[in-house]
Amino acid sequence: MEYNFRAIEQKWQAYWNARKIYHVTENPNKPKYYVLDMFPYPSGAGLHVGHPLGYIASDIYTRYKRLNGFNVLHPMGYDAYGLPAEQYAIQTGQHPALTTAQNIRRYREQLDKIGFSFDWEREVRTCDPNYYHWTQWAFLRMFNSYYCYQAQQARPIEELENVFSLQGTRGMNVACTEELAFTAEEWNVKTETEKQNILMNYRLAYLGDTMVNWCPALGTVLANDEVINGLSERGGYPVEQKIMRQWCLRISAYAQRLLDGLDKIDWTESLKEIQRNWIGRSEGAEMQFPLATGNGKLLIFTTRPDTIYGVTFMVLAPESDYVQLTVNDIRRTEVEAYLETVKNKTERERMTDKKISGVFTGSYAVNPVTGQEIPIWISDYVLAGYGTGAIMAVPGHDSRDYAFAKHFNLPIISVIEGADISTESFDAKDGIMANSGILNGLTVKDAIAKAKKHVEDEKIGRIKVNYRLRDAIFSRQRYWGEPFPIYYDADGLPRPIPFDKLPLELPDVDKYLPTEAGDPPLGRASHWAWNRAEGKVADVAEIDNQTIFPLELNTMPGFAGSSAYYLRYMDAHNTGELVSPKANNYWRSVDLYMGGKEHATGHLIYSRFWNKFLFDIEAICEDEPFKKLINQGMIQGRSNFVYRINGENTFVSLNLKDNYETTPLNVDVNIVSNDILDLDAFRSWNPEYRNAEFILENGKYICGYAVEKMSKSKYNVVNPDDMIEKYGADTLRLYEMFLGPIEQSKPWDTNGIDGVHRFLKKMLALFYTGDHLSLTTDEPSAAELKSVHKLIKKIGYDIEHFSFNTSVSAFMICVNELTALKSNKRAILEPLVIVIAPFAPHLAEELWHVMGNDSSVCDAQWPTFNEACLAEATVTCAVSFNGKTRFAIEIPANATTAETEQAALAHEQAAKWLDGKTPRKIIVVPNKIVNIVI
RNA sequence: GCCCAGAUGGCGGAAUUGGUAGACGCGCUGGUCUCAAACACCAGUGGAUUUACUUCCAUGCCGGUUCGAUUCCGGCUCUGGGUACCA
Repeated sequence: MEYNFRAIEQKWQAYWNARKIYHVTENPNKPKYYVLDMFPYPSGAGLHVGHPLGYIASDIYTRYKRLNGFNVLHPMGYDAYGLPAEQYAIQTGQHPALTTAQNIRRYREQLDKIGFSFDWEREVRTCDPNYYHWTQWAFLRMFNSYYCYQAQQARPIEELENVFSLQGTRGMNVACTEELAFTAEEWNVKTETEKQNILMNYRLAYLGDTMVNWCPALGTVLANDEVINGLSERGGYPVEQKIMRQWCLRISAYAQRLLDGLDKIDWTESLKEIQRNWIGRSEGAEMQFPLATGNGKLLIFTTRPDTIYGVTFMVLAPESDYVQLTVNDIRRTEVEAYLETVKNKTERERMTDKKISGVFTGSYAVNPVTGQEIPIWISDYVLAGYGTGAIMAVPGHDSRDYAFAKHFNLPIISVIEGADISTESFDAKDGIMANSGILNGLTVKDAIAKAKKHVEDEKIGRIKVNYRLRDAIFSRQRYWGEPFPIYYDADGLPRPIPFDKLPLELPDVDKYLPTEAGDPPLGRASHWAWNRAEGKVADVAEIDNQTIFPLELNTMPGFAGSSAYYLRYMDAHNTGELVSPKANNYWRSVDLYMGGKEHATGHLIYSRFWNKFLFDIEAICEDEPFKKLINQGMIQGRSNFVYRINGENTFVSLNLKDNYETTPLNVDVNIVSNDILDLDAFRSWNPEYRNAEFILENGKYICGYAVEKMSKSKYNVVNPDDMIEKYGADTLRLYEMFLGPIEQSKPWDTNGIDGVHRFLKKMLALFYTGDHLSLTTDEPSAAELKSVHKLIKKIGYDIEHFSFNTSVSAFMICVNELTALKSNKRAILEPLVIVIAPFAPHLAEELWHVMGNDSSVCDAQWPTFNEACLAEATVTCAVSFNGKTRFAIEIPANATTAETEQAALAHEQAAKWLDGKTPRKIIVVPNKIVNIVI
């Protein structure tokens, strides 16, 4: 029987579609399970063979869970807003919506061919107004909220206004940009504008002047996770630091909860570690250093209050507000010159340039513990954005301070006994304190505790926890994103669009570039003002400061739309709310999330934050969005090279290339098989090589190879469509899983795919003799039962443990055994079909129907295995004890003669070696005793 | 620099967590089929040693615990990832 995978796959895909077999609804009688993939950004290049890896794994898990009686939600959609479509629009003038729709169509075609069990009726697209309605809604809810540290949750902003009018800021413990202090009386006499500006200091979505990553080439600001080594993640353009007025999300308010939540979720340790580091909790003390002259004081943060006696100077960040407070008139020229040079450095220059620089302010501060006067310096090694933007420098025990002190000849003293600081600082947190007044004789650990207490007792500061996590910058000066539902009133104050007027739809523009005035592209939209009286979008030309007001021109960043999409799938068509309580209470949260590790500090943090906020406002019922998370590894490309002799059109085979002066050239991997080049295909691949000559080894041209990123320019892209055309989707699915552990990154190598393809053919062959169905209802033999029960147990165990590669191996072994046994019994083949259905659903469905079933194999019942069938026929050789009998070796009834002899041998040996001792275990291997455990 | 993960044949990788190391697949070698090739099927395939039975050596390196270590502990060396003047 021929394996006609094309016909089989088309037939059953049509069957599944027609019957909507993958559509799910809430069913209280069945346990739910939610399996989610990270939805793709539909790029113009389409899918390559690496993209579906995670989707295949999650699809297998989905199908497995379904066969085990779960009601599984397994949706898919598109992260449709993004820079590439907009960059393309700038070049071609084509509307990004059009490009995006085209790309989505292509993605869908490719995905459909692989045979996924997605419920497409729940599809979402982030650029769809019915979808971003809820992105805008969530933003407004954040705008209307502040964060209360006391209650550990977000609360309505009206509550805060209320408190201000009754008691001012007294006793407040809330998240804010800047600590403010005022009384109720002071608040009550403030103007509306003043009040609004103060409230902005507390809103969870706020407009603030912050240091941003500005990328001139992209014409937009970027979030911290979108900047890698001082270059933009997209395109690799330089990024500068500058202060801009931007929308921000007060994610820092959730730092502690984001950290604590990690202990409650089942993610890999390495991923949790990345998030922990990104959040960057550090415990320490905030201390006040009064200025030697005047009544000013500097606030600093330190994790080493124990080294207070070793402080010999202070350093301010160049951008710090303290600079103006401390700079001395005599030093002003030098200081300003220094600030200017720092300002002109890009982020990247500041990072790569490790040269020590700084300037003395001319002022002194007083050490609050020793009373000593110490100089105040400015240097760019201190960051404005962390702590208070100022530090106490302890050169003896901090390597950065040490380098600075050496460079500027500042005193360095040791406060830890026996620490050698002649050539470098002693940074370690161990040793006994010395030269440290009240701390002398204590260990560093005890000294930290005592110093903290002293700081609190003497009221020179307070114990403080600092986080590295910064608020997320939420504005982008771009077109292709969600518009902010915000307009600016006559006083220039940002005001929310009423909830019932959402969604605020993205307008068309004539060009996707900033305006002449430097406004973002939305500045070009003629209908982009707000008619407050009528509650709708109006024409910019009509703005009269009475009823028609300008709308916000920025758009939201990529992570806005991806932060809550998993909730929308639960109730994708609801026009009245993000998700109904009914749907949310049933599906709750994602049980298994499959996706790339590269989102660890971006999407996966934002989503958790967004989810916790929605939880706080009681829009949803779970505090964490993703219970379990698996990171599939990346599939890299495996490039092939040919070696061209310099200046000639002659190519040398790999192992002979060292005899010549050659240049390696990437060659299309699709014309190379097992590293052997197809010479004719090579000649016709590129006209330049039409007359190419070759120097062969053993009559073959062997190519070199390297593992690189899969990309067009390296000619190493393998398209899933081509694989499906040649081998079928089931083979592709099986092979992608067989490649290696799901979490590991590995290169794609098409060699080897025949290996798994063969086993699908072999499986099909079990059902037929020639072209005739040969299925029988005979009683299976013990060997057959053992083979198939072993498989049921193994595949079940492996899927639960996400070990898909070993599942495939187990399947192959079983098929081989059954082939050898010429097994054609229904009782054997039926469970085989069911357990392979998650991996190769098309062939399984075909065989399921061949066996005479009317229903879909997707609705089958996962078979149970029988331990009795798995009993080993070899010597199990248990040793038992009961007082007098020192040991006995038990042999199963069905042991062969050889095995019996072997057991006797073991018995004899054991008797000799034991000599009265009690053995714990005897390990017997064929023909010899390996070990006796005493 | 700091944090995390990993290192097993020619290659991808197994080893149900302390008990026959190298499952399964690729590749390679030999054979069957074929005029021939491809496909398919059968056999072999870590290294050394031996005619053979056998024996010895092998899980990055050095040491330790154990009757027994790829697995546990200590110290190195590489490789990959995260982060980076975070005070």
